[in-house]
Amino acid sequence: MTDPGSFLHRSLPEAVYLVLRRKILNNEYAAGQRLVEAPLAEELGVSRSTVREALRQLSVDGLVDISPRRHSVVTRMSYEDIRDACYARFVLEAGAVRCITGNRDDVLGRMQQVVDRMADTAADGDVATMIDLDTEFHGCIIDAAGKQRLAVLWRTLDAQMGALMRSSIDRQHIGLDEAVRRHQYVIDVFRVGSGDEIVAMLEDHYLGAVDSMAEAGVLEGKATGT
Amino acid sequence: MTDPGSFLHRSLPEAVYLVLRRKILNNEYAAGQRLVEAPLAEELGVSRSTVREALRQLSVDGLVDISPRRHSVVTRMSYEDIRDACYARFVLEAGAVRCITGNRDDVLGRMQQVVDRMADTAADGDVATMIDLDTEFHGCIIDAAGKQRLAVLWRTLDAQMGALMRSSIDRQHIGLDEAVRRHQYVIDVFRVGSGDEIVAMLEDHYLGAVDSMAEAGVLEGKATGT
DNA sequence: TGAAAGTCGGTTGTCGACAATCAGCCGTCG
DNA sequence: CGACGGCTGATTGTCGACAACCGACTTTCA
Repeated sequence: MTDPGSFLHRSLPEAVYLVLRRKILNNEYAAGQRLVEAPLAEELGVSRSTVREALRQLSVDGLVDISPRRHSVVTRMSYEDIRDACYARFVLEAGAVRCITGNRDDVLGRMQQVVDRMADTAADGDVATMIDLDTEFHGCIIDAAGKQRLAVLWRTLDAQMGALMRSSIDRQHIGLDEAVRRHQYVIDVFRVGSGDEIVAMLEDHYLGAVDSMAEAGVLEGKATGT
Repeated sequence: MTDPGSFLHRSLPEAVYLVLRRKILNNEYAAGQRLVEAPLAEELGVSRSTVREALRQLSVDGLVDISPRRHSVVTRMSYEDIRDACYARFVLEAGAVRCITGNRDDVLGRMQQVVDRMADTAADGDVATMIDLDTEFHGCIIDAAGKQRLAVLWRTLDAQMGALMRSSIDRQHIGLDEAVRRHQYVIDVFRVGSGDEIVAMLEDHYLGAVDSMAEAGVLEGKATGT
């Protein structure tokens, strides 16, 4: 049962939003799946208006596509979309790095802690948690910059990327140990590199990720041989 | 009269959104002004639900603050907010510049056309149009990068900055001729500069603008002597 | 006189009903 | 046999009503 009331929330639409969001991010609702207001409302025990508002919010997050006068669907991202979002995320993060001028020890410590947890998670093969840790890892950098607006934009993009990664893991396992190594490398460069070196490294980190997904045949429109 | 039907639109909420947006951007609704659903609905001849949805959209754009169980208000931005938004806009634009690898003549030509129009507009003292042209000018750069996602994020921020600038012009005239010169300078650097030089110039261009606004006493919380 | 409790107006939250519209199907016609 | 046009079921669009809630004002009591 997915009772919205079981979620801590400030409003009913937000509770519904959280329920639906979780289902999309966990790939219970696959990309392209129809989301019809009335059935969802009945299932969740709320009115259509409430579901409607939740869907609008999901649309803002880019998780749902709403076509006027047509049912909504879980967003299906093309290879171009993914690459664009990935690049935008990189740009924002690079902008954050430029702002971190003072002592980096604090943020480096937090990042190292996350990577340590990543190592444990990789051993368990827990891909979903791994994705959460990736968000947390990069969130350290974003937050250290102290730019609120930058952070909001970044998190929006991150949620969308997370949705994609989650939908990909059902089809193809990504090497978790390799992911841990890549993040450790980020820390290493972050510790000793210049600003430009860090930015270049981040670009590799981001675009390398999306390219490896593309090679694995995860992304539509760029799968090998299509 | 502000009849939503007089706007080209796909849906009623969008029409209402456009009406309210225009009023906010034109500073007919000042920062901090209450936006109550029922009166707006009656004034526009639509139902509260429709106004409600429009307000939600405006909230996404950052033009309206919605507090649960309280009336909405036109967003009042602090100095920190402005600086953050300005920086985020710069970061996105710098990210776009990095993507413009090929022939720059096309985009430079478009930018020059805009600056020429700016010169005419400055002569007329038409500040509102000037702000639109500023959007168009920088939009040339963003669009030239061909990164859809980047462009969407940038335009959202730009709308908010535009709102601020519009609200500022009532209190303090900014030198329009100076604005024309600054944009011409952008083109000049863009034509001959390296990537890094262009980015550095853009940072000056953006942060210089917000700082001059701050000096003019336009921004709350950083006004001289407040 | 001060604070706490009660009351009231204003505003948003939530809902179900009805209207409008679209896609797909089916029948008809060229 | 293909294309056009109307029909129909499904889905969203729009609306007004009622409920819940918040803040401010008033009243009361120590």
